[in-house]
Amino acid sequence: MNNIGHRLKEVRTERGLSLRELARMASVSPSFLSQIENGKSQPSVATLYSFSKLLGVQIDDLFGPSEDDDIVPETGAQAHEITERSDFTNPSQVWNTSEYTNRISLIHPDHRAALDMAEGVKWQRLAATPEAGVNFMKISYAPGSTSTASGEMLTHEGYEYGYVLEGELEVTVGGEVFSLQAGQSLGFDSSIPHIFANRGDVVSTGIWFVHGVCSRK
Amino acid sequence: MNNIGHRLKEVRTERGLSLRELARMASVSPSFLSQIENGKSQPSVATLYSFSKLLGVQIDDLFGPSEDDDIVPETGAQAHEITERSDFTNPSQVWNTSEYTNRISLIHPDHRAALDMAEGVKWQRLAATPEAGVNFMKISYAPGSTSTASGEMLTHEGYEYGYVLEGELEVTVGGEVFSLQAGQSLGFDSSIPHIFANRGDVVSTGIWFVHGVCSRK
DNA sequence: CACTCTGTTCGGTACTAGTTAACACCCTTG
DNA sequence: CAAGGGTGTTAACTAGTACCGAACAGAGTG
Repeated sequence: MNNIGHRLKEVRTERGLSLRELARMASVSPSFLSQIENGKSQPSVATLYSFSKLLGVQIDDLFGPSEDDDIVPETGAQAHEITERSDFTNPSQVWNTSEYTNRISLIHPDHRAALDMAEGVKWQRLAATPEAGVNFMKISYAPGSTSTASGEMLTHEGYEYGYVLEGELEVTVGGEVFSLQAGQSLGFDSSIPHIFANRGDVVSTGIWFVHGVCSRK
Repeated sequence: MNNIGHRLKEVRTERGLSLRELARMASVSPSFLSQIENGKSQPSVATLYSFSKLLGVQIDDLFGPSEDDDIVPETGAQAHEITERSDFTNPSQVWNTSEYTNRISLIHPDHRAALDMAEGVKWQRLAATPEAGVNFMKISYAPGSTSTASGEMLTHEGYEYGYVLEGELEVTVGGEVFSLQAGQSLGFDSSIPHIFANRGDVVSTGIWFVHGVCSRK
């Protein structure tokens, strides 16, 4: 956090300015500027702002090199599927009553239970817990596929959360249409009519979480 | 110059965060945040920095009027993080009750609220819904990091579900230790003492879903 | 030598960042 | 209805620090 002083000195010398010069421009005392640069004191936002303007630098640039993490394409994890289709109204009940041996469910990609929900639409269960009305799954939409074959919107109790892994997924919730890219996420009240579609030309996958009425403790 | 408070409020509400929530994340008092937003006080650089990270906004964006629009063509998604740590007992309450403008929350990778939970451990919220005790997030464990600095196991009500995106994550639940690779997933009762650690030498990320006792409706 | 530039350090003070109240308001719940 | 959650706002106070002036050590000049 003191690198702000370090960065400040760096930029100042880059500009060929002396400490006193910059201090005068910013109307602070040279001593104070020195203290700042050496991490012995911290400027107020106002003086920091002055510095950034005087040096022609983004304030954020004074906080040191910004490091960011993120997202690596995910290597495809394939799974075995059970090709089965079911009529359902509430997705949170699809796998519901799972027999669980212990209170921990750990599933390898090769051993996920799977469902074909519609043409090109697959659901793979990611965990089986004793919780009722809760589903944690990986979904996959082939290009051109839609969550309901008929194209009608679905409504059910509970909430739904999603994170797009790859591809693009068009989400229609209520009146609104969003296009989710990899890395984007959403959450919404499932009682709002909704439907998903893959309008792109590559398969779209995501991590989805659906839970219905919360089963009381 | 007080527009910094104005902008702050603007961005905060955009993110669907309540004043108290943001205050808690930045570990300042709600009253102080209110004073800042109303131009009656000014934050220190440190707290300003926290805000910018928590809200996923450039510090400079907090000064001027919001003139910028979507940057983000295709450059891969990066997320902003914070430098903040919070005491918590139940992870499902960290971001809890957010004031939500509509019933749909859609979040871009660049705009995720984030928390540093422990050394090298980051949580990024993936959706803000009115649901209490529900958290949908992306977690990231730096090599060598552990979910609790002290190394003690956590216990809280509710259930927890996870999917590993990249890297390797060692999961200890109850007496058992598992090593999750990319693509593997799990679910378990959070009342079982648990702890996570990244024993590998690359960062480990995953999609996590934690919900406490399901409340209401 | 005196003079001028560089940046640094030591005390001190005036100010303010941040706190803990208590406040008013709106919703739900019982 | 009151009780209890949520929301944001304000007042009074204090501990800390942002910032100053002065006095410092060098390094060039001439």
